[in-house]
Amino acid sequence: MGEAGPIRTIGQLAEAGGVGVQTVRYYERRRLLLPTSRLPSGYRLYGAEALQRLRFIRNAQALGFTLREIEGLLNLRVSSAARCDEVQQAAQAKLVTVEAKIRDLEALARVLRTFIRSCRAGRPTEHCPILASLESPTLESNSKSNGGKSKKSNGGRGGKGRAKENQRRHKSGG
Amino acid sequence: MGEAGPIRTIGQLAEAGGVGVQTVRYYERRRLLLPTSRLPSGYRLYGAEALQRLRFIRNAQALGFTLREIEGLLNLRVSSAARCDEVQQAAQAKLVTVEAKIRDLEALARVLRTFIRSCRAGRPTEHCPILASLESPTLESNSKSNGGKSKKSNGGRGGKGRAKENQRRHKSGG
DNA sequence: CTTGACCCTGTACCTTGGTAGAGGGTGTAG
DNA sequence: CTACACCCTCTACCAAGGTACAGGGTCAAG
Repeated sequence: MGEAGPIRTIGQLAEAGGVGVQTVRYYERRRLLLPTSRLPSGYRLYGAEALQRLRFIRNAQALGFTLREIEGLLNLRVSSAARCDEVQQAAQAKLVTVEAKIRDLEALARVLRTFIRSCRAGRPTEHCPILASLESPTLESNSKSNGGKSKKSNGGRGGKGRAKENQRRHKSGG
Repeated sequence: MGEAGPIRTIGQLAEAGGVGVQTVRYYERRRLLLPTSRLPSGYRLYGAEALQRLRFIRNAQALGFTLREIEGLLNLRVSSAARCDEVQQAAQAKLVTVEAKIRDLEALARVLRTFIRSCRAGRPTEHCPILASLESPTLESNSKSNGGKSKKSNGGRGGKGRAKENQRRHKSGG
């Protein structure tokens, strides 16, 4: 308000927001943070609201939102009033995925602890029980709750949608 | 043993391992899974140990190991005997990073829950408390334990190592 | 020999969130 | 006018773990 004025160049904005200049331009490419105006030379100028927006982006990122999701939140913010419940729902949805990820990781941690104990038990290490376990057809404790996005919306690779090269035809007893 | 024999083409191996053909070739590029032999035509052939190795890779991935780490585990496996403690240490290290990630996510979940409650409290939604919070200079609860790799080993973007374009010089009260 | 499924190599593309550099223009102090 | 920090656009690159496609060769059945 009273120390440098609200109009900043990209370098000043980046500094104030704790990001790099390239990052600000990257956000612009992603249409998350447009410059308030431009000099005739093309220099970007940012007002105080741009810094607010930049902080919004960084904070939301710290909460685990992706830039795509943040774009949605910012659009909600533009259309003001009574949209608060949508924001709340977004936060709720994010919480659900975060909790799912926590559960996955805890299941993972349990398996790892089991493995570690199986070694600590003082067996002769000639046949490492961990390495042996890793060769089993499928690992026990597959309690993946899929708390995120799957890689390809394909969902399980046994489908018929294989494009050109993937599966064999019939030769099961050749 | 009695149904198809241990020698397989890449398609059969991929099928048995639950991955795509391209993925097997990708593992080969990464030197994780070499074909047992080749036909004169260049066709890859895989023995039973290749399937074991493929399962090893997939299981270790499911435990959160990266392909790079798996490469290390596989090399340990080659040099047998008395290396079990190295495997155990790898598992232990992985457990530490998994636990750190869990802590981060739990901190995140707490913030999200706080936000969600701040809305549920029945305030007039005209000024959404979540969106307002997201505009604060820095979010509270920055207890990141950094239990993984940082993006760039840069560690804080206020350093002097900015290559060519990033920071302003002196103009703070211009 | 033809067909069709399968295989080969090589290369490009995908996602996410940026970084890095080339090549050149601008703002301003001295 | 010179210098220099800063800015511009555009393009390429990074990790990680694949996926996809082009263009062509092979295997086995019919």
